[in-house]
Amino acid sequence: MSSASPTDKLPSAVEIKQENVMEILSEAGTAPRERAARNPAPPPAAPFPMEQAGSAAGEEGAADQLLLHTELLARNHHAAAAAASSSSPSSSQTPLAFSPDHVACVCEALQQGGNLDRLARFLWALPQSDLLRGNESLLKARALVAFHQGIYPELYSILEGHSFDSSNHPLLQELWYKARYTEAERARGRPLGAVDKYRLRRKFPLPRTIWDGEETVYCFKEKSRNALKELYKQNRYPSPAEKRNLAKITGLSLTQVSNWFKNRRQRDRNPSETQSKSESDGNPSTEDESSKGQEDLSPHPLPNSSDGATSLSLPNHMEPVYMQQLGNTKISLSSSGVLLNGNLVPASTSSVFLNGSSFLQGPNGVILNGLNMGTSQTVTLNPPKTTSSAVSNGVSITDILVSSSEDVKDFKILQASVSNSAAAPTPYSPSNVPVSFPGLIPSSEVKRESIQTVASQDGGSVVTFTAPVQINQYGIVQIPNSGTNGQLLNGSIGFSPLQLPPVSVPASQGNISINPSTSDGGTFTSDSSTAQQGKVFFSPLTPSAVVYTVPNSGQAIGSVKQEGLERSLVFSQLMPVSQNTQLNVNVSSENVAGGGLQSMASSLVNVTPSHNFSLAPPSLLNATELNSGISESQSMSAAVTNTSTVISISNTNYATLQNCSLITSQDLMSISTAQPALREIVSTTGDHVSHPSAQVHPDFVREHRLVLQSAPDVKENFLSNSESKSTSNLMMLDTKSKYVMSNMVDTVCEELETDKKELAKLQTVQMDEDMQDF
DNA sequence: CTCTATGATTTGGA
DNA sequence: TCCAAATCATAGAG
Repeated sequence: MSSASPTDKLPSAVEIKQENVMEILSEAGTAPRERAARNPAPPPAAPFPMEQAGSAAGEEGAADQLLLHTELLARNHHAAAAAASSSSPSSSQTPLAFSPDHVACVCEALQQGGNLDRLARFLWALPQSDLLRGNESLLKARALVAFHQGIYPELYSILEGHSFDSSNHPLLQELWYKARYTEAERARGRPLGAVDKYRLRRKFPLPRTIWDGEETVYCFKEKSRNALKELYKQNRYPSPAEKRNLAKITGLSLTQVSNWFKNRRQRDRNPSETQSKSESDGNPSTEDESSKGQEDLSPHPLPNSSDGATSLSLPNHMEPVYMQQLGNTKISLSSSGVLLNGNLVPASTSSVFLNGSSFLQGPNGVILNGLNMGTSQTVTLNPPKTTSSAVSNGVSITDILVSSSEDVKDFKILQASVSNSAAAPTPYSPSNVPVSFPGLIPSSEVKRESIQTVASQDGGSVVTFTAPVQINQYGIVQIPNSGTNGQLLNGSIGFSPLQLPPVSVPASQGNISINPSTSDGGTFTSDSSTAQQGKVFFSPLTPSAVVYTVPNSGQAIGSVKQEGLERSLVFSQLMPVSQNTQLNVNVSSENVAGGGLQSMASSLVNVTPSHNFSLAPPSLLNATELNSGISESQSMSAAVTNTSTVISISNTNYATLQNCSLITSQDLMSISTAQPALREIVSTTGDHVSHPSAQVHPDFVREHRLVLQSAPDVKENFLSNSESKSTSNLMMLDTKSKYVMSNMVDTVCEELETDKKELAKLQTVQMDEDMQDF
């Protein structure tokens, strides 16, 4: 944190700003363009728009005039001016009726110039109405003045009461802390030590209005650190281009990136030096990360946790397994198999997978995607105490979808113990279940502080995933779960070591293989291991989202084909994906189909740009059942029995597999959709099925087919099915969409389907686009 | 206060 | 210029 720390950069920026200010204040008559030419590149952090200076020739002059007038008033008629302003909100009567822009301009100029006394006078002279306008420059100026004058309560009030632009955060954060320090020093009568300051920082955390919520450790944000680790795992010696790219991604300087790698390499080479790392294998970084994750993974529902920071803890009796954190994800697992970054931990019963940006959840397993979750989210899972074997596990969390919204601070999911679930499942408590998620599992308890965005379904079938999974670093795999019938996805999911391609190489591929085994009718047991029969591969995608549905009527699924790139999705039963994507899924639906799984055994697979999934259910459908429709490299065929499979792929999307449809390994789905694919899909189907909406269609809810829902305040696009005609569920999101839920109508699917097989249920969720950044 | 983790710096070599 | 190694400085935790 030293030379490269942002704070160190401030002085220079201030100096530059000062130049502007001085010019502004002294050159009222100078042509703006001339000034602009002399200061071609004002610091971005300085909200002193060039347009303001250059748009109107007289603007600066007017602003300056305003300043002079107000100061004059402040000096000579301060009392009168103040009285007039406060008493008469309409300052229009005065000759100082300038626009808020003018006022903001002056504020910026003065505060950038460091002339706080003058700024204070200026503010003092402003009419009350102007002060109440909420202009950020004005607010910042008021905060500065309040700090300068030692009126800390007002400072805190300002900082807490308004959401400031991130560009102002460093300054305001400094004000916040300094004010706290100063207050404490005054109260104590002696200077504060480092520890005292540290305690104050802990005691008075930054308000979210001036903090993006992302926690930093040793100056680097966790997100940045994760990105560095990711690349480091791939390449200990990144090229300059990679470093630059990483610097851009992380927001760090090139030097910082280089230093980080340098230190990392050094410390990996000398484990004994400073590290207690137990690097036994050749990849110290992995263990290091996991060990580090352990610290962070302890369940701690921090209210203040930040964006994308997900804490997941699964209290259990077994030793917790920690995974590498990616994307600020924190996980504490116990008892179930866990897939660590690069290391596969055999999962016996339940499993949780955290991939930095992935969210994967099975009945007993959960994968959180830390990156796209948006705001901080804490997930706490209390897994069943008993090993989940088939039916007994009836309670499982099918899906947890956390919509990222800025307001979401954390949410916890408590999974009730499953042991007794079969006999007496936990009563469904509406209160815990977001209305928007009809299919929540009764036994699961969801707690959220703000927005509830968790959906879970009661499993209607048991599905076991035992195959190794390789996920792209930012891929998302989600295995929602089973239907509502009491059967559940037993989720033991084993993932092979994750292979995370370098960030810079989006095209890298990962593999995910899931081998569900069947136990007795209609259920998969986690125990049974089966050979992979099918595989699903998702090749890297362009940032387009793809959704395809597989009919779930217990019949073989027809092939899905993508016909046009642009249209991108024309499938018989599915939806497309992006161009380079190949999907090969083999899921035996027999089991699932069996006992009334009709509800929704579902699994979600979320794949980000370069992921390969291989799903191999123990039993496969006959090849005959499989639809042979494989067109060139871009075709997908899947056979599905009575279950449906939904997969959506995009850079930021996840694929959802419901009801474990069967897809043969031969089947290849490759979608060459351009990025607009998702929008295409949405647009094409939107008329029938979905449209942006803040709520799930009632019918949809009624059917309980909805698995996911976006948070109420999702700012971006929200798609939900508007027409509840379809029997299948379809969700589509575009890159901007945070969540999409929709019930796809059969009709819609039919349109898409060439085979006209039965419809499927679709779920798609899209995560934030920030994945794409990585 | 000590200890650890971690970012930055310095020095020397290729 | 980049790297390795040694070292310094500091934050955070106990």
